[in-house]
Amino acid sequence: MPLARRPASRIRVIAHVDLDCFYVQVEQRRQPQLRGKPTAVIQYNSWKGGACIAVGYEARKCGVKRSMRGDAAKAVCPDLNLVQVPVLHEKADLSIYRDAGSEVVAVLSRVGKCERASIDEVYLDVTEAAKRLSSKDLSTLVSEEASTSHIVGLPQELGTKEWFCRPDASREDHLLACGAIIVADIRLAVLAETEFTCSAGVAHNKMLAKLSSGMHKPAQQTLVPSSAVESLLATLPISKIGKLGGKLGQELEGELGVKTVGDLLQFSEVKLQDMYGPNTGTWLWNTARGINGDEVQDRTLPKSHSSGKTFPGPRALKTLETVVYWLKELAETLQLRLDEDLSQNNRTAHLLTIHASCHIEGRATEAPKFSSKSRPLRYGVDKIVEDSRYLFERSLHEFCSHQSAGKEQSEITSSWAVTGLSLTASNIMAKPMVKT
DNA sequence: CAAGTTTACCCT
DNA sequence: AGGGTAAA
Repeated sequence: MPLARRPASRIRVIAHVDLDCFYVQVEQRRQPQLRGKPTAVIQYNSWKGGACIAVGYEARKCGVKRSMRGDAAKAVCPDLNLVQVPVLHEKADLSIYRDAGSEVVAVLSRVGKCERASIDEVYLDVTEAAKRLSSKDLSTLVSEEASTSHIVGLPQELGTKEWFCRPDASREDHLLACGAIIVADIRLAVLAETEFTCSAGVAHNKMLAKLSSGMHKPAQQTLVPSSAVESLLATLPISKIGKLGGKLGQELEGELGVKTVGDLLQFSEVKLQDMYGPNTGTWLWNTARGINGDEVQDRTLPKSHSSGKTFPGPRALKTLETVVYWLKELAETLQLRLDEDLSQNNRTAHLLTIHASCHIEGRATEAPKFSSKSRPLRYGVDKIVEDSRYLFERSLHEFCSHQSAGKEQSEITSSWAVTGLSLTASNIMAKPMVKT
């Protein structure tokens, strides 16, 4: 839960930019003959034709869904073009999508502070740019793209451009209009310079920006004026709000009967704090009112790199040799990314963490996670393998002896199977200049 | 037997 | 530091 800090009173203009079915767009740029055709991206997996991880809009129209197996997708949409995610070291390699996302961030960052929220989503704070625009005559500045913006709760007799330029607008609405013009223009720049379309939400905070970016897709943008917030939230299912899509949202429904964000309004801040803790309680109380003070963080680079793989069912790893083999594969890909981070951003990671999901004595269980001690990760693949192997053996041994006290050592070591492995490099810091 | 791979962040 | 949740 984000820190439930009191929101700053200062008016902000925040955009949430979401690349439309991003992996598909990346593949369509690489293979232009796929443009306009039903296309989905699948992760390499020979079992039932792989798993769809991104589905283009033409393919969605004929019923293809994310998380379908490739075979099932082909069945509902025989003309479907399936593109495989590249494979490196026997693993899905997402680097082309990551790099494509970086291209987009490079364009967006020209108009404001950027926070990379995921591989295909960016928060953008355009407050300063909007203020600069606000003293000008908007009527000549509303581009074609800006005038196609959707405005939540727009009175029917008013068009978007009229709403933007109306002389009696509040300062809040006027700044939002300025922000929307800026966002529309930068979205066109993204298209011109990267060939990618994106959708955006523009509002006074991150929560509302995120909520609105998905309202009109693809390649469109949506504004949320403050005046529209109350009725927008009144009937909105809580699961649509970030962080309420999971367990917390279920608890809210089960314990308070809350189905919509509006239903939350009846509970006092103290009551919500009482039930869900001071932080979450205040956050919920604010969320019900469309209030959110989270700042857009100035961060375009990731805080960690990880490389992992699952080994479902019969493919579970049963010997130390295979575990070490896969640790090496994971270490290779991790090292490539660490090298790239060093050469491009002058950063080095200082913590290595291994996570193994295991079956022990036939029962599914999570093995404990272990980390190396703040050792700078610049020793190369062999060192990463050596460290992670040591950590794995140590944690497995401790876990087994705890689980099966009294058993013979040989019995213990023959009864585990690894169903998932991942290596994470974190504590990434700028490397001090080397003296020459 | 089987959606997989990443990333971030809260709680204790 | 480690466990857990959530999201795309």
